[in-house]
Amino acid sequence: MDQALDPDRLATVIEDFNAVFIRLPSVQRLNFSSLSVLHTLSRGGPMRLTDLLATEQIKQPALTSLVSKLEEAGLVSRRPDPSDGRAALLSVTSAGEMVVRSRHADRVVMLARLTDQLNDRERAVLVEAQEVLSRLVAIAHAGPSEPVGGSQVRPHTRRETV
Amino acid sequence: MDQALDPDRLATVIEDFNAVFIRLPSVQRLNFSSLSVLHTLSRGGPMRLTDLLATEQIKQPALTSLVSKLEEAGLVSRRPDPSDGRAALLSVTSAGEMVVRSRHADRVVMLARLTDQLNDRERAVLVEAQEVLSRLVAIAHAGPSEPVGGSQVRPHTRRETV
DNA sequence: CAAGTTACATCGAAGATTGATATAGTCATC
DNA sequence: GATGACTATATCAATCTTCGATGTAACTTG
Repeated sequence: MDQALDPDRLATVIEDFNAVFIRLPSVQRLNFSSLSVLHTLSRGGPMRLTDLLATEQIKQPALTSLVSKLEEAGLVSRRPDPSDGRAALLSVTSAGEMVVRSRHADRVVMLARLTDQLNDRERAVLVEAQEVLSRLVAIAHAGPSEPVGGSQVRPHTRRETV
Repeated sequence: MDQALDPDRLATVIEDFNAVFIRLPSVQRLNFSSLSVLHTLSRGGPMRLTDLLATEQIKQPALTSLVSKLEEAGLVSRRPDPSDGRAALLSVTSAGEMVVRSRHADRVVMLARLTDQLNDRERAVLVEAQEVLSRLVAIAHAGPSEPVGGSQVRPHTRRETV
């Protein structure tokens, strides 16, 4: 008899998995926020500061200065938004892509090492889970609805995580 | 015919999922590092600064001052390590646990909303995937071997993530 | 074209992180 | 049970990040 899905247990497992998956040593003195911005830009393509602001959980002045630094470092480029003189379109440069790919590669190596120690059935489960996870991502992007946040303990928008 | 597991694709999917899963607005002005420390202490039970240092990717002085602040805030407590006069054992207080639980609860709500929109087969896949993920976590803790890090792009230990 | 709004930048203050170094407890060995 | 090497944590000054408040220029709408 199939067990019903328990979101609590699922969340716990993912949290624990992420404690392993996320905590890689960093690269090139880039901090969390910078890596997050590079990731978002790399996935989402050219976008404006304001669009980034929606995903990156820092305030606009911090993002402005972060982007300036990434630009100086040659990891991000700006060009004027043709359709709006106030805005700039940000995108990752190829050097920036390399940073993102490098971190991705580290994770692939780590995952490969781990999944090597699974049996075939377990690996098959992961293959199926991949598809479901990407469905979840699609669903999340489709209807962000109200953001979940700060149950009980007083929320106070700032940074992300763990 | 079953598809073979491709760690590259799996890593990508998890990265994208995490972009949704991780980026919650924060709580009580606690930043990433603080939340990470609370999470680690909550999961791992009482441990010394040095043990924390292994998972939290900040340097020791930063961790010392972070822990002092968490202590002042009543989220973490220190007691002398009976077996080593130099060390202190850190643990989360019940207030600290509440912070961890509160964030967990936010994720549970978010996951429930998302998985509600899956069909039964997809949910069944997640139920199975749970077990496999927790196997992966166990494997990771069993043999950390050499830490994966900084392929190509010059690594430079600091902070974690994305 | 005036008033309101939006996109981003700038500024000073507060916080976080770092490398270097200090302090104090432990361990091994003599 | 003193010596030296090592380990656990703390302190310090410098640097970087983030924030809230506010500015400026460009768009929009009547």
